[in-house]
Amino acid sequence: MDYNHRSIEAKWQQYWKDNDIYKTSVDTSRPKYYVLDMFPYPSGAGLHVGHPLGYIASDIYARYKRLKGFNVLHPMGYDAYGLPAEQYAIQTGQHPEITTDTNIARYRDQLEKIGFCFDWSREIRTCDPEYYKWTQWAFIRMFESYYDTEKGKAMPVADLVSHFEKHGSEGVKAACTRQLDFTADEWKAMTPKEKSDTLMNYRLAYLGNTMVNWCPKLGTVLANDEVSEGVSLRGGYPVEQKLMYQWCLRVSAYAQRLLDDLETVDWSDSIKETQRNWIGRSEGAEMKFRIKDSDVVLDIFTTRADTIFGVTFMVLAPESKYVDMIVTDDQRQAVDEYIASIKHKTERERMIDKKVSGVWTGAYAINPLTGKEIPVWVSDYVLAGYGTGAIMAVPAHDSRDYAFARHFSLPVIPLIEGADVSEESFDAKEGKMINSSSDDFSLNGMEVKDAIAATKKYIEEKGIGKVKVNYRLRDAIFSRQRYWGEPFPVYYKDGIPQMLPLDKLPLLLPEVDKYLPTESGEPPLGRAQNWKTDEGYPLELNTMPGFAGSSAYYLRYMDPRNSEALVGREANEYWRNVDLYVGGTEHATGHLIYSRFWNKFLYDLGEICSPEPFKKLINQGMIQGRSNFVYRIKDTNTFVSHGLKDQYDVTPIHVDVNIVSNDQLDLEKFKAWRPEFATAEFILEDGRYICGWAVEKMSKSMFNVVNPDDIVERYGADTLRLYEMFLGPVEQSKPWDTNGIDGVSRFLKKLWGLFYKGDTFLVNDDAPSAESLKTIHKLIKKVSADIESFSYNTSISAFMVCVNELTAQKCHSRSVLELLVITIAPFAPHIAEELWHQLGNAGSVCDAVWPAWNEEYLKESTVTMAVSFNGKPRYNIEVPADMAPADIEKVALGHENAAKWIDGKTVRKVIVVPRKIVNVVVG
RNA sequence: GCUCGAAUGGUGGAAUGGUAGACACGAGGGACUUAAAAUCCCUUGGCCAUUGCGGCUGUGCGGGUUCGAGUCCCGCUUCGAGCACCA
Repeated sequence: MDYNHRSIEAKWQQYWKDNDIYKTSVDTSRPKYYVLDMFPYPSGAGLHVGHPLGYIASDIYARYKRLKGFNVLHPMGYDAYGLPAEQYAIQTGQHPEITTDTNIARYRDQLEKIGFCFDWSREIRTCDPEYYKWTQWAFIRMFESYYDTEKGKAMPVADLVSHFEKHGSEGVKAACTRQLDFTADEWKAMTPKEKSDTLMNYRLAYLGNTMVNWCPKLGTVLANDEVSEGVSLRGGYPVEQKLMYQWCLRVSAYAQRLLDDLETVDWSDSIKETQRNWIGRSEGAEMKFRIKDSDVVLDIFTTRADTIFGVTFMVLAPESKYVDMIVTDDQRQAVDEYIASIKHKTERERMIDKKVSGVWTGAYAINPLTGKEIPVWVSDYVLAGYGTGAIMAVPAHDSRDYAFARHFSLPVIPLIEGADVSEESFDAKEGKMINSSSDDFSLNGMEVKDAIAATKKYIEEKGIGKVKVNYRLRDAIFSRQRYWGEPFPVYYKDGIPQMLPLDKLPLLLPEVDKYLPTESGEPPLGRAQNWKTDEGYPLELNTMPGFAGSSAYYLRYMDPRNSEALVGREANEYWRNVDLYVGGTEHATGHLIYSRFWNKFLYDLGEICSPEPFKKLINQGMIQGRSNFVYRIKDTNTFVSHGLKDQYDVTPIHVDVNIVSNDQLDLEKFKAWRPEFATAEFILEDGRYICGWAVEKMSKSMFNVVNPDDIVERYGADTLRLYEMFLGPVEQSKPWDTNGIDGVSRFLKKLWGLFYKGDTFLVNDDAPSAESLKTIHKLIKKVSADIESFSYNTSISAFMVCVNELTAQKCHSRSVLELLVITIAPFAPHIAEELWHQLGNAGSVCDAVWPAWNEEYLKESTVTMAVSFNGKPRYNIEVPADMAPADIEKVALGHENAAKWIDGKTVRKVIVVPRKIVNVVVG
């Protein structure tokens, strides 16, 4: 009986399905382990060979944990809302749901063929009303909450309202869009609309008039993480800044907790660092600068309070509301013109244009420490969105201020001893302060660090400023002008937004005739008939963004069919959070921030029991494509082999990797590939056409896409799984190269060969030899350690060595082979299941027990040690494994070769590292 | 510019401070075969010697610590990732 992957894999996949082998339920008698993959967006192209990499890695871990006695939760689902299905709908009129369903079916089929141990009974899709009901529910709960900065958690808005009724805004400690100041009486006198607007300032889900990233080409706003360098991440279309009234989530309120709790999770340093950068905490001071002959006071934020004596001018962002308040009549026209010139530039143009520009407002501010008058300018190098949109400029110690000062010939005052500011600013935070004193305050002679602290203390005492922490993290814009997303559970009564009652959820996505905006520019939901409440109030036309559905899906898997709650208490307290999360780094500043925020919010409400969603995170690397090239001689239809191409003037052309084997082109297939190549001629080397190659993104246009279905069909799922892991460390990006796959394919045949030679079943009940026991226990020890550290590639090597050794030892002992089968089961589950049954076992190998290795079998009676002279290994000695160092030294120097290497010199020192090496120092 | 990570044969990659290159691919040679496929055996970092079975050299570059460094420290170079007029 030969190894036939097709029949074996089909047979056991059916068996797993028929017997619900991977179905999981709460079982308090066993410890839990939750292994999760980032769920995919089911695209029309299906899976390519790179997608399953992370799934295979997590599947191995899940299977291993199960063998170790854990109750493992390992679910899968689909992030089903998304732009491609909607864009396809716009073009073809096909409902995105149909596209999505088709794609999901394809994904499911592809995933099942690889033999994952997913509990499919827990499958979820974000576009399923039973699922998005809970997305809408969470939104309502955020709307009804504010962030109490004193308690450090979300609290009901109702509490805030009762505070307003008693005390007005006084004593309110809440995260807000801007500081408001009103009395209880003023609150009571507000109209319902005014009250609503006031509360929006505090709600965690709020309607805000904010600068948004508007992408005209996509016809929607985008979150900050969906934009990079002024263009949309999806499609690469230009993005402009636009003031819009949008739903937002007050993620910024959680900035400090999101930062602090990074310490508690087991994630890679690089991804933690990425999140830290994204949150962008900076500690500094907010200071007040009074405007001369005016009541206006400018608030500025600085991390360099120590440089206050070097402020020679101030700069406002063009969008700053102060500009209009302080500009003098003489300068008004110039300022207006400048602001207009900035406004018509896109964000991208502003970023590319590094030219210094700006205009004086005509106003002067008063330095609160020196009383000196300094001019106030407007320039686009100051951003409205960060800090207060106003800065104090210290040209001597800030390169941007320096460039500005030089351009407009403003004074530069050096503040640090020895700093040469004739050519450039001195930005480093080190050195001794000079030129920094007023009547009652001096920093001269202090180190920068001490000067910062001293200044902060002084300004707080004098009431001219306060210590302040700023975050780069912005609130998340939560509205999308799209069809294919979760509808907001919101309606408008007299223009005031209201939440639907919870018993009306889910609010179903309505049908529309077209998936485009309406003629009047409303989002697609504006086309829906009867898009209003039973009472006739109009419903919100925006839908939620992609990250809404993915922010809490890991909680839903714990209890996916619960109709009373997102997750039931019992299920949540058992499964708690994700022990191992596997996915790509591209979600570092999107999904992984949003779901941490969402999780913390639900934790504050007491709905869930863990403050962090993902305990350990593994970021699998990207599988890149390996493209092949042929070289056409210019203006001919002749192709020259890679090794000879330098002798001609050639154009490299991508060629389908599927008609190339080991970089050798199949000439007949190439001629048949495209009509224009039918008459192609070739210049060969050694009778072959060798293609060039390069590592590129895997994509259709590069003709380097490899489909896992083809690999499974030809080599089998087990081979695919092993090979993907064998390619290299999971966390590392690497190109897919089908060339090497024969190696693991051969390995599985050799493994099979331990059980069958032809039709003869070789397994016997003989006692295993000491040698075989050592081989198998060495393997168990190595693989156990490897799985725990996700070094799967070295495990595969260990299996290869083990099978080779057992074959050489002619070991067919049942007890040894059984251990081997269990050990390999997480990696190659199909063949392991088959062999498990061949060995006469009942039930699934999934329910076997992971073997413990026995050190006794690994002990060696003698060991080989290298003897080095001055660090250079010269000869080996065999010594008993437990020999004392002093005796090893004697053996080493007693060796016949010793004299040759001592060579008349004195032995100065001998270092013996037992079981490893003897180094003799001579000279 | 700041932060983080990486650099090892023709290729993918192994090496708790202890004989660098495990394992696999590819390549070369051989066996079996009418032939091919499959399978098996040998060689395979470089240089020199190969009827002296061995020598030298070698982990991006330059230093250092150490009996001993791919591994640790200092200073570079290159590549990758993240952040970026963030005050």
